[in-house]
Amino acid sequence: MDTNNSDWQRTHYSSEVKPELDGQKVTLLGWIQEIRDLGGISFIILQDREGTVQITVPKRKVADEFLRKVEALQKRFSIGVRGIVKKTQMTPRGVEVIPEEIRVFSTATSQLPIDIVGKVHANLDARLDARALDLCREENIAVFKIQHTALQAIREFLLDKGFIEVFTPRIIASATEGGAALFPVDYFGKKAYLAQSPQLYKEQLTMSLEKVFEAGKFFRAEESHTRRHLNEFVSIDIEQAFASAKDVMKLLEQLIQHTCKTVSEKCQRELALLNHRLEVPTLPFKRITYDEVLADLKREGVEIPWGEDIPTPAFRKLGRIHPYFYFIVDWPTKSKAFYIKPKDENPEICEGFDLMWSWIELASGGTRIASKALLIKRLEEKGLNPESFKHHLQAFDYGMPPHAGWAIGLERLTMMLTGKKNIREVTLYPRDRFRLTP
RNA sequence: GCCCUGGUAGUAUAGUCCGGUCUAGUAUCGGCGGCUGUCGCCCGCUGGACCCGGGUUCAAAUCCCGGCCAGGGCGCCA
Repeated sequence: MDTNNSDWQRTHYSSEVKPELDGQKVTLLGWIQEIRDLGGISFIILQDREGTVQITVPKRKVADEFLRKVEALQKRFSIGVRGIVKKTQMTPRGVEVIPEEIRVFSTATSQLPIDIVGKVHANLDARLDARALDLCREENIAVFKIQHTALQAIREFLLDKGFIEVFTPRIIASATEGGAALFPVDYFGKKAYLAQSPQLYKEQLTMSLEKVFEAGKFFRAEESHTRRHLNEFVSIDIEQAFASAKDVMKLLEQLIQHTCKTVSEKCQRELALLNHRLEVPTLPFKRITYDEVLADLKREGVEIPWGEDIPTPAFRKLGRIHPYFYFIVDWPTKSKAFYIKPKDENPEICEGFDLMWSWIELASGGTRIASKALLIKRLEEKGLNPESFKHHLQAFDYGMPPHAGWAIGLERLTMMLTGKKNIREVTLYPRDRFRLTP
């Protein structure tokens, strides 16, 4: 065993080994995905982050010592291979590598907990129990490369539009925002909580940095048991000074289009591997009012009293009518958070919106209240105590600009981009009501 | 938290309805052996399982009760 590779630098990733390199010496580092030993000849599939390449060992032509080393190899051994690239008609990729030297960096147990080549597909629960190994499967590497590409595209887009990336606290003092339950933590003997959203902080930042965004983990202590909820998730939040819901909705749909376009261009191999066709949406997205939603649902035989939230089965029906992206606007004020601005001409409805993808809520946002008096009124109407918000309210004494923003769930976006139906599939180490490990 | 369905080798499943040749089948996987062009390699041998606890019965993987766990759905999710 060779426990370090300091004198061996990788010259190529597997995907870079091409027929044009015929005759050239390469150094490859990675893992054994599969071995097919035919007796006189052995085929080793070497996997790295970028794909796989075949290492071909003609056993009768190699030295005994080298042969013994090859015979001892097993699936998932971490190895280095130094050898000569050979152009060939006999592999799907048109190349193979004839090894001259092999180093074993690390071994693996012979009986793996899940099949990594996809012959017998393990259930999600078994896969999550062996997540480190599960993530080695090419399908999972594809999922997380797509997520990475999407996040890069989003950053690029927002930076280009003049947004400044910020970091707000994850540990907060007050649990009085209402709504979602918070996880308590002990903060030097004081009671504190894990943040459920950067909402109040990002609003305050519009009076200094004007246009901000944050991509970060947030926590909700809800006992949800669905395919689209996690207790720890990534939220991409923006907030913009001197802007309204209309402005940030435009920004959001452009960002979605840009992200889909970038992923469909840069991740063709990954999308093909996942057998997923990603459509780049055309703009603008449909804007459907809450009243229109109720009317759509009524035609489907579902009657919802005005002002009520839309239950999940109704959203599913709605998703069948509007199968792709659409906004729902003009929500009843009472169904949205206290900081969403009621319409001036009709305070019963508000300037909040949801971005839907079929039946799933991808993002939500709106124009925020910039008036301290109105915000206090709304807090009271929601049964919240303005005293608990005094630090936030104080910001409104120093020139809070009109502002608007939204938050999009990165995992839900990734589900859309990859075609995965369970949010746990697109989360490296998911945390849900029943899973705290690994 | 509620409802439905399920829990059988490392993994994925058959068997369960209707209890008894089930000594629990198959695939994949692991081990051993053979094989020079595989790419779901092939062939032979071999290893490995009825979630836990209680009950019914001559007899339980199979029926009943409780627990735990999982999948789906609902609720919750400013």
